[in-house]
Amino acid sequence: MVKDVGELDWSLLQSFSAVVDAGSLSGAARALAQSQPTIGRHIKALEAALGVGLFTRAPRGLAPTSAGLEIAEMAREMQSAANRLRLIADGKADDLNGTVRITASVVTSHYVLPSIIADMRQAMPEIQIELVPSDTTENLIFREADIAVRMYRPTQLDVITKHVGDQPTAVYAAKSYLDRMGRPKMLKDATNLDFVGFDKSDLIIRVMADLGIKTTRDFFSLRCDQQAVHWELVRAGCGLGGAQTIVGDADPLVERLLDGQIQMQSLPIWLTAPQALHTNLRIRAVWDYLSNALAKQIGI
Amino acid sequence: MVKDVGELDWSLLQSFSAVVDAGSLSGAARALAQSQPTIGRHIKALEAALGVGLFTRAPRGLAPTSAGLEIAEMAREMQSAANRLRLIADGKADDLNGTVRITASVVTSHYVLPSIIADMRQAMPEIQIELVPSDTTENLIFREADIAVRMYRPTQLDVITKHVGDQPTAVYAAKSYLDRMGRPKMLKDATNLDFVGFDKSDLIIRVMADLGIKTTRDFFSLRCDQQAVHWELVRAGCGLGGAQTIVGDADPLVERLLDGQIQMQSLPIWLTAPQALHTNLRIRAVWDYLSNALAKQIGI
DNA sequence: TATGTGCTATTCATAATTGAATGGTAAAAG
DNA sequence: CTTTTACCATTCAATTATGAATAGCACATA
Repeated sequence: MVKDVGELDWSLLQSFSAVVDAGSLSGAARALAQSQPTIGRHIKALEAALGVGLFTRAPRGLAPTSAGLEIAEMAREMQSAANRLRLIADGKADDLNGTVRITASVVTSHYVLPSIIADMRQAMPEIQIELVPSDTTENLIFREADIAVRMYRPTQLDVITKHVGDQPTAVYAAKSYLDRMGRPKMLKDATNLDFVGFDKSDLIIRVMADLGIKTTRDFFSLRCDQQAVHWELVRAGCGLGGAQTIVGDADPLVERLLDGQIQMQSLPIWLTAPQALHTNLRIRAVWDYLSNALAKQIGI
Repeated sequence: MVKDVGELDWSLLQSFSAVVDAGSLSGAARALAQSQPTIGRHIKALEAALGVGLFTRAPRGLAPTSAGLEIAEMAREMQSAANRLRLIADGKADDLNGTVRITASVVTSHYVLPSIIADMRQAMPEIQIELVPSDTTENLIFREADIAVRMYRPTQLDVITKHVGDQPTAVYAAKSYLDRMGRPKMLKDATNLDFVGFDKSDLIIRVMADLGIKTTRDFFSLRCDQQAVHWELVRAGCGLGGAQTIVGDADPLVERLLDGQIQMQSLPIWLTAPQALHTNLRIRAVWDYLSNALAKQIGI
């Protein structure tokens, strides 16, 4: 767009930055919602404008030359500044219309948030919601999400956080399993039953050790680290498993076991969002709604 | 160019940055070699994408809103990074074809450099030269010029400098003036003649005080601060004036006076260029040529 | 070996962007 | 007061940029 009389066209630099990050024209095109030939042309135009080869073409993408690597530092700075600019501007937007991106763990996204979001959409139909289930930590500053619902205290800088409360956890099993195997009255009776465990995670092993029951990974004949699927295995009658009470108590297929016999640790619920966005009306509205709805579910 | 699915189009940000700097759509359009309606559309698109008013329209241009001012910081950072990127890339360019921008004082640009540049263009015709006469200090990092010829030691950071040598100065007057008024043999005789002085600058007053002649601004019945015009006044026969010997001795209209009677201070010649550009073949070639030609002129 | 995947490069039609031209407003100058 | 200057906003034709489609290459898999 900018003619070549001294000033570099920043859209060429944007494409350069995306190619450096993605390592290929196709990857950059996907990231920028553009086409591969367009990105290829931008890189070619930039190389011509600068008079330097920035990449070597390879079958699996583009590898930056040493010049390209050196220049990538500046491009990264531009990207960082652009991200911050967007963040600040979004904090000042005064329009309720638009999208808010919420991220939460897969379990929470699957079992907790849908009913809350359905109600919220009815209450605020002008706000669109994008739900990003993820068990990894999203980077809020890069706007991978606007609001995160987390079971641990957030530690990222420049974010605001709110501790909504603590949700209890308990042991559950499917009614069908208990009908078949019997219902344990005491904790020691339960150790003869099947437990659904985790594969790599030692969380349940540690919890049971705290209860005086020493187990190893082989004690759990069925193991799955993915928590939502772990819960589906319990619901299907594969054995006993732990879950948040707001999930388990709401499920008609399962029963809660051993109340009073074991004291499970609670899980905290935290909300977090980039500080700069807290003045954004839209995100503020979703934040408040989520906070109230989650508090209500855990009985606060 | 980038569709509005999360990633801001940097060409919009580039236009925003130019408008903030120039204070108007028209000014920004001139700076970016674009048209005013295009820049206006970019600002409008950016305001729509961000959902924030960035400027208030005024008869004399655009005034940034408080949001616009805050966002301008990031745009400034992007511009700074883009400038550095360009500088580094240009330092790596390996093409002799292209433009080199030289800046020097108006006097040097007028009387010294033309013959040098004519020879250089013959020696290296693939290199285009842009000469920027200026008595103010250009910012080399922003590529307002590639090479500066200066009469003082450059102090800007991240530049390389070379002291070519010192050029003597002397007192001159037009032959026509001397034919009419006589030729002074001694310094005290000269004080009865006309001197062309400076208006605001006290340079000549200080030089003469050093020679034991106390003068005030009113001693000079004709005054002009612009050095090239000052020299034209001398050449036209308005009176005596000081000049660099490489200018004065080359001029058939004037004579050099009072040699041996007064010892004028020399003026240094320095070359300077951004450090990052010193690997650029084109700029390196022009630097070397200038250095040699100027040294030859002052007898080194 | 054949097939599938992921990539780059190129062509051509379409879509989007751009700029010349025009009109209007406000402020400065004569 | 009139004229000039500098600005923004809008329209419409021209220009430029884009993307779908295709071909080719390298690598991995069955």
